[in-house]
Amino acid sequence: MNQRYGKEEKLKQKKQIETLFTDGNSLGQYPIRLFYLRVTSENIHQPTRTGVSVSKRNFKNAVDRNKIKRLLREAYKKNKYLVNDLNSHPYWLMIVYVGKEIPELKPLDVAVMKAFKKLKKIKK
RNA sequence: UCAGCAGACUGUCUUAUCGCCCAGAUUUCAUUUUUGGGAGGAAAGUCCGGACACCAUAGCACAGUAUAGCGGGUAACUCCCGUCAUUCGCAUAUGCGGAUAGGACCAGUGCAACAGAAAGAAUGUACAGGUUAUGCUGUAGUGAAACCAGGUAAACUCUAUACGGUGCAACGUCAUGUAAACCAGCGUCUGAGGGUUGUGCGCCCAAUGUUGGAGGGUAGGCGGAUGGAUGUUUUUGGUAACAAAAGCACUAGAUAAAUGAUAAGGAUCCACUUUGGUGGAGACAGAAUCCGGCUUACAGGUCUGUUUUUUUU
Repeated sequence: MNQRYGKEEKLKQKKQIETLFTDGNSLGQYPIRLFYLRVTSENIHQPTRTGVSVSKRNFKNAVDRNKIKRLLREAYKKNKYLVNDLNSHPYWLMIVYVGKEIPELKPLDVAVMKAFKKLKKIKK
């Protein structure tokens, strides 16, 4: 199973992120919230891009935010197979952590999996 | 031997699997394979000082702000070192450790508790001297200080020294589409109005013609950008901070932002214990242009100094 998460699979450009937040939809699966957007035809040859985010309001220290983002990436890596075969159409995704406490990997893993399954159901 | 305080150093290790960022090598149509490197003592707060970059809206004068024993170090500093004075604590013959907004009040202005008649455009009371008498002189009394006297400048002020502003989202450069709104030189006219750091001077902008160049804003790529006031060892100079010379080393460069996750084991500490083990804990905190400081946070461990308690001599 491919569990790589390289540069070309990260959502990086500011413009793309703004578009995702303004035009995209979202679904909640506590303690995360998933923003998603079906990409337009001009970007159809690119892979699915995913970003992670943690609010500065809930976690003041940069160390904690980094920790959570790393855990989110780890959870994404394990569950990415669920979104990669999504009608073979690329998506832009943003996983936002909305919890108030530093999580463990396992519940986060489950949450991401459930969120991706929900997404899959919606698309069908 | 126990505990406290101060300072310095350190601040979990190994293996396996799955991954991330950078650089090199290899190979290919894409790419693959492989080697090496990958957070801190504070990376933090952004409080000082620089390097670097741009801007006459940048200059000059006044104003303003900062610093303040003396000597030295440094690229520079509100930093560091030495030393003097004052002062606090411990000792008390010498000493040890800490603190100090420690220049100037015979340039001027102001302020001053209590006591005292009076702290100054004042001259009381008592006594004595002197005088025709008053003015005058001395003494007493209050107080730190009573006349051509002092104290106070975290009071104005004066003196000396320094200080333009904005910050790498600086700035340079590449290139796609849009559009003629751009920039530079020269000529002509108006010099009204606007801009600037508080004020004045100065400076800049603004109209039009012409010549030349390609330029501007937005998003993106690249440079800036990591080899440097670098680290370390030795020698020399110096009380020291530090400097010089020689040798060796290369030590993160991301950009919605890498340095991680899982499993097993070993040290360390804590609790329980059937002495076999079992369970738990590891602080403060994450580079963002780069350096020198300061300040603040910090579990545990090591070392040094100092004080106290207990035991033995």
